[in-house]
Amino acid sequence: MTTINDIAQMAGVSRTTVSRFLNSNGYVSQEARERIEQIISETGYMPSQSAKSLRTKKTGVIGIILPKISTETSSRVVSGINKVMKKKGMQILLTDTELDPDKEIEYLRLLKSRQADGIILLATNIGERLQKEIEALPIPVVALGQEVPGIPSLTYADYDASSDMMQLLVGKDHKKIGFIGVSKTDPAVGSIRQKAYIDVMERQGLEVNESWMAEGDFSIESGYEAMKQIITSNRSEIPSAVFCVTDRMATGAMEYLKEQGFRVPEDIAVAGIGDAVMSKYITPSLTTVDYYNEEAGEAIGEMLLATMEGKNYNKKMMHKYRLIKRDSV
Amino acid sequence: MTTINDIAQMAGVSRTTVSRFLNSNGYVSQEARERIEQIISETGYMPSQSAKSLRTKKTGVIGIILPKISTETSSRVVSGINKVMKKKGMQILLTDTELDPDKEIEYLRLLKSRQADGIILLATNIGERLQKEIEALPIPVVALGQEVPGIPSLTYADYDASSDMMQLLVGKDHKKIGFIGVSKTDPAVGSIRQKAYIDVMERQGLEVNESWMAEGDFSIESGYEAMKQIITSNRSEIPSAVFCVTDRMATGAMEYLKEQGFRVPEDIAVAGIGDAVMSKYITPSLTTVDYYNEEAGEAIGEMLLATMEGKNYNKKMMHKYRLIKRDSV
DNA sequence: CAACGATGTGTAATCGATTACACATCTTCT
DNA sequence: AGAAGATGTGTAATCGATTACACATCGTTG
Repeated sequence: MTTINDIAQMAGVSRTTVSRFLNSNGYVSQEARERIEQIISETGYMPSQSAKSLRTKKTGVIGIILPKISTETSSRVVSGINKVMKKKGMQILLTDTELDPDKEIEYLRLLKSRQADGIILLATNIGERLQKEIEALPIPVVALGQEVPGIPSLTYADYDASSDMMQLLVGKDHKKIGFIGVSKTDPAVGSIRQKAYIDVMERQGLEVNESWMAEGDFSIESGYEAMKQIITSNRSEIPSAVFCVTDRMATGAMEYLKEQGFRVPEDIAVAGIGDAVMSKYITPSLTTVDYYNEEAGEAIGEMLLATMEGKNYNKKMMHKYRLIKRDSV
Repeated sequence: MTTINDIAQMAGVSRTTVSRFLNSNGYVSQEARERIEQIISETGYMPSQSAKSLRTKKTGVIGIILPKISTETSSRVVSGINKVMKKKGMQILLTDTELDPDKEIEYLRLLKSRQADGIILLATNIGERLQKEIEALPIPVVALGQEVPGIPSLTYADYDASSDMMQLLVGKDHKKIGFIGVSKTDPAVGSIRQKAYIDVMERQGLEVNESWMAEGDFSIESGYEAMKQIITSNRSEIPSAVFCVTDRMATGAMEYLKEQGFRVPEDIAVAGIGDAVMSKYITPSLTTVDYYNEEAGEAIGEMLLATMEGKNYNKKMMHKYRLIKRDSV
């Protein structure tokens, strides 16, 4: 590999001058400039980032800690983050916790040792250990999707969105509304969305029937199973609508209903959250909430950038959303 | 930031000993070992990767060059790659060319300057400049999805898969088969799949009607428009089946057909390639080809790893696929 | 014309790790 | 007992960049 020393020698200048040329700071004569330029293009020389980072403490890399890589939400968010990082010439280092909370800490450390300039955390479980770890980290960290005490975060309006969706159902005169959620260990998706469901039911004086509530694990299949459980557990009294906390589970739920000969939305209405691409194309098309994930990615990227620059940024923000009314309700 | 020197001092040993402890090579007494361990856990010290890489020329990072980040195929592939890299403690640096061929070269250089230990290229256009660049690169490069001369690559069996699909259509007695493709500048998706279409048509003695062929840009909407063009260009003679080179475009195409009151597959059959998740859940469910993207990601990851270790690896491979027969044909 | 700022360049220290080499001590074997 | 090997540790060079500092030259200004 050619180094800055090689270039300097070939161009007949000192490496200081080459460095100045590369970083366009300090003075470099037209003459030297041309010779260096020439040599560099001939050799295809690229400065070593390791050496540079060692000296400057800047790597030009930010880390993203994802719960799961191959998910529609993740890829939209990453795409948004990438969009703003690209403008700043920053690269993205991806890590994937596979929903294992210990890994979040592990990756936080790893990103520290790699001297990431910043970290974006899409966490699912925020424990005390995690918080301690983040506090001790000499690197700016921001969080998307869940509120993490002490650091800037951008969250989705889970409570409001879920309430709105429930209101929509209630507005269509549904009284018996079922619920398909996920484990409460996930604060945003598992806990808040369920709370909104229960609150709206109670506020409306509607009965929250335990047998109309089921839990899935985000997968389409689990939505199918959850719906099956709801329908079969109490044949005599089934809900007239079911609110699912994700589009994927809603899709599975609808599959089961269609299979069993129920008409959606006439017999049972189904609603989801997340606006997966497929939601528009399944039959009936799914009523859902768009969280603008890509824009949220851009926004959290900007927040990280601002935090890295030491700007006093608005610490806690909530991202916009919109209800998409389609045919399943 | 604490450095190895700080640790050494606090533990009362030389930094050499600390380094030996960290890398578990050379001898370190039980006593020293314990003191060092103690100090490290107290301080939360993590060795600087930049310094380490500068010395060892290994970064533990591989780069992936993607045409587009937020795509189902990409995220599946990345997930597969991640799976094998994780086992080796390797991290992934993501770059996204946004389908711009110049960026492929730019990112190749960038990954070189970041001293990536290896590169996985999911290219779309392989020009001569790109090839030259790769040859000159002192880093192992492998390609997925398109064949790149001179480097190990894993390709999808585009020709065979497309032929099989066409055979399926022909076997169902379709004589007038349309085609929705993409620009031929994309060798695999644009060129090879179309060639398979034309070859099968000709081999079967079927007429290739230009007005039954249209071109999209991978998007669902473009599939819709392409189908519209096919139907409206020649009302008197429309195809009885249409082969689409991607599931997304097939989905758009079906949307148009359903909107216009055509029955799928009775009036017009539709087939796609790629097995998007949604394909199973739209109505009618889409007949398509599964390319096992995640496994392909694992495979290309293994190939890169092997190449990095200098193993004499089987240079050109083709990944398996399977036809999924569903209701749209 | 003396002084000063702008321009252009080089010397050498530094960042935080790894590692070749040297040296000391302790075991073990013949 | 003496040699050979195993064990344990430290010294110092090195990786490839950046940058403070020093110095030289040149044009301009009062």
